[in-house]
Amino acid sequence: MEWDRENTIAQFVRDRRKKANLTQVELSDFTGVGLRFVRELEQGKPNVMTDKVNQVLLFFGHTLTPTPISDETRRNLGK
Amino acid sequence: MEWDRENTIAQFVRDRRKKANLTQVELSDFTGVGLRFVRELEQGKPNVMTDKVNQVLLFFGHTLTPTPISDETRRNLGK
DNA sequence: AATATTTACACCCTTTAAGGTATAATTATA
DNA sequence: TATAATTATACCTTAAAGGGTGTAAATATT
Repeated sequence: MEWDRENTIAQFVRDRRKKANLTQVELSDFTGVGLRFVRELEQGKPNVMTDKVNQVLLFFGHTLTPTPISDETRRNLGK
Repeated sequence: MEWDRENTIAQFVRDRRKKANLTQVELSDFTGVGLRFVRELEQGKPNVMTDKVNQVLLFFGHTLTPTPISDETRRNLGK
């Protein structure tokens, strides 16, 4: 599978991190995941482990949950 | 980390599979993920790979997306 | 434009997820 | 309650994710 910077999770993390005015290094420190992982996540690595993702999302008050595809599509359409 | 049968994803998959009247074996066949994985997923294995999870969720018209914790909590409160 | 900061890429190593299969336990059905 | 079907547990193997670090590219700052 290919990397997709525009995938929902990648976008979400990049966006939130920017809004929080953090560098990847800082996010790595705060969340406890490796710097490499933060980068791979933000660049849309297709296959990542849920607990690592959640470790990051939790920092932003979120978690991974099953969402209807229509919703996700809608979210992406909203750019 | 511990296994948690009550976690959102595990509950979701068990629930949907039951409603669709499928066995784990059938879900495994239809989605293409291993039978072992279906079981681990339904029993709340804490650390799974997103693309495998999505392979299953897609079958039910869903995907993993970052969701506000409040939402997820609310969902769980609703039992 | 020059310098500093941030992000991206490449290497190797260790850990572990996922799959297959075989067996045991649980649940449903006759 | 037997018997069949479904689900759970245990073993091993293979593939790849995640981490550390060093370097290059890109972005921001002065």
